[in-house]
Amino acid sequence: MNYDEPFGCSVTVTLKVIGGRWKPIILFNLLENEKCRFNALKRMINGITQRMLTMQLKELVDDGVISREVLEVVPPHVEYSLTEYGKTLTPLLLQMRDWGAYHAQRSEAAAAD
Amino acid sequence: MNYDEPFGCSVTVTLKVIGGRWKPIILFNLLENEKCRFNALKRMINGITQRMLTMQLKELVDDGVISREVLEVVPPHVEYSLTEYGKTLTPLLLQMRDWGAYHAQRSEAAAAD
DNA sequence: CATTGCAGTATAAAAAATGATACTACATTA
DNA sequence: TAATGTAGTATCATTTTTTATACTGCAATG
Repeated sequence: MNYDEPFGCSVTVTLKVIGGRWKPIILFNLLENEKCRFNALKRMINGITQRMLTMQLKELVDDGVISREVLEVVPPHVEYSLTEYGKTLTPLLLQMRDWGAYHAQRSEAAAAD
Repeated sequence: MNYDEPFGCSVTVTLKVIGGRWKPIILFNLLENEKCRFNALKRMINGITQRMLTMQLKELVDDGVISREVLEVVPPHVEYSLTEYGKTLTPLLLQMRDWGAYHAQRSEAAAAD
């Protein structure tokens, strides 16, 4: 998501933060699991590569919606979780999930003709 | 948006329909203006090319969220509008706009240090 | 002693999204 | 008669996103 909003469209701002193929899924897992370590997320999110997970997590951290805590053990553990700010996305994420479920159901029904 | 949802994530389904750089803006204009003709949309949406507008409109029509009506005059007029189904996106679009506005304000405040 | 798990990085390539430009046919306007 | 507006299409180029693959160092496990 590298686009600057054409005329200050707030929707586009939102997409810049949580748009893209993986971010919503990452945020969802953090919504459901509170804290997740890197490899735990990788296992949960089917098909994501390490590189993509790393990149998306970094962007989410930079945007302040998730936090990254390093536990100083050997080997190091890293825990990701939603920040308080990130939690303001909860209703939006739930609504996106609900509309998606609604749409998927409708598409399925249409395909059953 | 060409990705199939990794594990049936509903949020990803939603992104498939309304994700991308232009779709939310197109939908917003149709939310605010009821009916829009092709060139009217092009003028409203700063920076979009004819090609992108054509493509995004076609996808939105295919997904059933907007309708395309051709008025048989010369030269032909084409009117786009949200379908009843598309209107079910209204609360989601408004929430995306609201969170984006909230986030933009926060970013601005942070930049003012 | 070899493998596995930890949390990544580096490099290169492929795929997808987006953009730029020119073009269509017809009718009205200047 | 030339320019403008209608709603696009066609072709090519560029940018962005995503993937694939190999690699790091350290510790515990088998």
